[in-house]
Amino acid sequence: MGISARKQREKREREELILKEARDLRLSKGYLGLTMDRIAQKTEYSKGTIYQHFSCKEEILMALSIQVMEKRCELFHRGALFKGRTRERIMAMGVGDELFARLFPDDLRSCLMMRMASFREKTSLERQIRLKSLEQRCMNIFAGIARDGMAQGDLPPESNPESICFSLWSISFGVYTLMRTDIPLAELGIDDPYQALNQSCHTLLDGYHWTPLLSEWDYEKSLERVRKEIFPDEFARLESE
Amino acid sequence: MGISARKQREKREREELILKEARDLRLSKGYLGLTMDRIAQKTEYSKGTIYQHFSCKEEILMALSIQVMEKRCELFHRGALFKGRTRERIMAMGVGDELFARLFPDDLRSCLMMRMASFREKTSLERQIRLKSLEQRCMNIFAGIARDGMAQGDLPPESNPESICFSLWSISFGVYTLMRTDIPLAELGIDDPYQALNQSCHTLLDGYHWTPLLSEWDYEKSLERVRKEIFPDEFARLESE
DNA sequence: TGTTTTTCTGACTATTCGTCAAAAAAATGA
DNA sequence: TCATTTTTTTGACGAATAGTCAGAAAAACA
Repeated sequence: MGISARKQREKREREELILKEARDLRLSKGYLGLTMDRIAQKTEYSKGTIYQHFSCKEEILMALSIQVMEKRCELFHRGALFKGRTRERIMAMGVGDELFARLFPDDLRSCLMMRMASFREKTSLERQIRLKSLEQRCMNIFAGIARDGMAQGDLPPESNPESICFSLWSISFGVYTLMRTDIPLAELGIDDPYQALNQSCHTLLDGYHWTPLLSEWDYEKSLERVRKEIFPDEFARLESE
Repeated sequence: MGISARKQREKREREELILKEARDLRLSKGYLGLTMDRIAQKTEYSKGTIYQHFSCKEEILMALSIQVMEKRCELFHRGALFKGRTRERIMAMGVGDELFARLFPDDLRSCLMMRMASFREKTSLERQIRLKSLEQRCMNIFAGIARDGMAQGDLPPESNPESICFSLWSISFGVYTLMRTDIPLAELGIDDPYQALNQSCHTLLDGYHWTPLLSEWDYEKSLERVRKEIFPDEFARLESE
């Protein structure tokens, strides 16, 4: 018993080492510089051993995407736990997402690849399902708050929680992706894309009549509370950089 | 003279043939199935000849992205020419973009790759600049209408044209990209992402106080006019599919 | 300590990118 | 027309990388 437990643990640890080195390599050499030989060299295992864990390069990238989504999901989840009005909780989730985007910009970038069918198709069904369910989970946290909002009268009864989620999700995804492209946003007159995103989200929420409206509430104060109560460590880390 | 003119024409034609076959291959076999040998075979030229036109695979994909952006830009441009209120003109541009997304879904998908630094970096500076300037042109058409809007009093004088553009651009980009992923939007409660996008854009525009507001104008009627006056062929084509 | 089972290895094959010397074709000119 | 020069095309080749697998090494077992 003890032996197989140890072996399982060792396997898990090795898997994590592989992912860690792969992540570093992707960071320093980019996707095209990430090769199986290099991963083998860095982990000090042979290529065969790497292939026992991951059937192809795409599988490794998929595993990295899953790690990213897990971390993101966790920040979302913590944001959703904020004690306050439903719209404040949505904002807290947004803050979590922004923190993630600021702290791990390159990880978000690497996920983009898995949006392309050609790459995703090479990965195991198991991981595909895992990633999809994580995305679904994020959406559900969101939609849950929207439903709370309707129950508490913060949202009109005829609202459609899913389409509210979808628009916020789309605009965040769009902003974070465009930001990472080398289009010079500053030259186009966008000095602070995070600020622009934040404002757009408030505009959308006002448009959906999610109360209290921006004009009726001090969301700066809410932001302060979110920082202190929910993400103290992340904010500290961000500021120390 | 005649000879070198003919040769130049032949070169251009060959280049177009290569791009056409590359596009077909990408469509049928995906990015990973698009190889230089296959392109050579399909075009009935040798690999060396292909390499005289394009220094690498990424260069071909970049050239395809540029073609896509040119086509998109043209639809934008036509939309902007709509005779009407400034907000109607913005809507007409949105209609153009939706038409493009519906008519050429796979081309939009292929552009995603060029968002990734790792790929873009392998392409010639010349094409990089060309693509960037096309994106810039799209933004300028947009921002120009926003400035018209301010001049005509349709937008408050303190508006920021660039941030309005950026939010619309981000949400469109986000929706079109997420749509092409195999996340089952229908299961998440999004039956019609185009409709959702359209509504979100109106919400944003209302939020920016771009008059006439959605409630003050019959935009359905405007849409009808845009169809008839600006994009008759594209709509016919869409309906015949 | 010998046997069995599991794990690991890196040489090997296959694929694809990108190059380039030589062949073919086209242009030139007497 | 045909020999010479210039341009274009070709596909065999070298290099890099993905992915495999028979045998070596290590671990577990008895």
